[in-house]
Amino acid sequence: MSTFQLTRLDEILEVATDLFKANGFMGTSMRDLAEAVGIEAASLYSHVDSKDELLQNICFRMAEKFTETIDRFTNTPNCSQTEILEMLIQEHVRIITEDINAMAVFWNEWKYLSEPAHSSLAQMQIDYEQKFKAILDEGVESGEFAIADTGFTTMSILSALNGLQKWRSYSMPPEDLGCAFSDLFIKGIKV
Amino acid sequence: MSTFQLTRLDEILEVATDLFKANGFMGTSMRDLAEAVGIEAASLYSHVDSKDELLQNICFRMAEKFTETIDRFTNTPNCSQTEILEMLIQEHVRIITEDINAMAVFWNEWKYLSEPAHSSLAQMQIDYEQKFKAILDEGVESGEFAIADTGFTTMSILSALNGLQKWRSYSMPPEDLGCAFSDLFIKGIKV
DNA sequence: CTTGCTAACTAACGTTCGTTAGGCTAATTT
DNA sequence: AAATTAGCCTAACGAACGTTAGTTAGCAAG
Repeated sequence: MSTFQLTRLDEILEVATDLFKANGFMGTSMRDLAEAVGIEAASLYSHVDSKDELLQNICFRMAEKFTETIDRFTNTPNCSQTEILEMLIQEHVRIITEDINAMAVFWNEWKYLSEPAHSSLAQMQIDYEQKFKAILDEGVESGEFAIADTGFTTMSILSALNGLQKWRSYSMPPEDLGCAFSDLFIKGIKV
Repeated sequence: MSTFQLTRLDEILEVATDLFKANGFMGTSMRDLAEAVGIEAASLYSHVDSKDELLQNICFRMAEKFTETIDRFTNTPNCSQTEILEMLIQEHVRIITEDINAMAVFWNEWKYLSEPAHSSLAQMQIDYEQKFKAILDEGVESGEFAIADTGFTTMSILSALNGLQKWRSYSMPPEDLGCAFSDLFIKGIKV
């Protein structure tokens, strides 16, 4: 049975994620990674074809989570756009907080990917933003939202959420962050 | 007269900023930089002591702008906290959009600074966030703001603003972005 | 008992890295 | 006219880089 013996590769990926977050992809050498895993640098190539492949693995895993989620919330019946936006924000935050290190690597290091991975991720990001904006647009059309510029609001919300990966600490349990974000954006600050 | 002859160093700093943004600090070699400037790598050391010094210059210039601004808005008399927050957000955005490349380098690459520059910048960032939060706290005390968690709201607003450096395009003139941000956060989305 | 596989090793490859040393040239200063 | 300086050059240093080649030890299956 080989149902469980991916352990070493998984360990390498996990350690790589930590190092890439702490020191950056370019600032982490295969020798750094090998030492952290406890083997020699050359031995890494028994499990991975290249350094780039490690980054691809980390980034695509994250990107696919976001893609799956936005597709799940696009064209959801029997829900107000307010409810959809609330749920989407909370899911987005959940994905981030569930694996904050992988998110940090994905968000800050994906630009170092080689082609065609780089272009592929760029397109996934554009698609995500476009579908997010479409939800806001529908909310404006249905009269639920008062948004002058849905493109700007989309980018503002996503910037705030994705910025989570740089926060040094949270003032609340991670599972409450999504709700706090949706409250902030939907209600605003004013009393 | 030597009032104007910093030209070459300024050019190097400008080109370095562009390259560091595009390829990252670790992804940019002194040879890359030299080629972009049009000289040999070794010639850079007639103008700069080290690669690290270039990054320090870029990062501290930005950080000091933020520090000066937040200090200017702390303890401002004859203003409501709403007005102060509006002005602060707009100034913060102005600093970013005024030199978007330097902001991107500052925000994404400062972690590669050596000590003591790295610790110094870390402290400046903590101070900025703390003073920003104090403004929200005063707004809550004065009854202007309805904020359950000012720490969370501080980080959310700053994440959204600082995320600007990753936007691929703006749907409005850069000078209008500050106003759009303060409107969004103060009024919220809801109709 | 042998065969074959897995995961590790040592050694080394060619390249690139940040940086230094030392020299040349043209402009500026004395 | 002589001396100094600024700004660039070529050449090279030692270190680190990603990666490859070839080998070995341990273990499971035939």
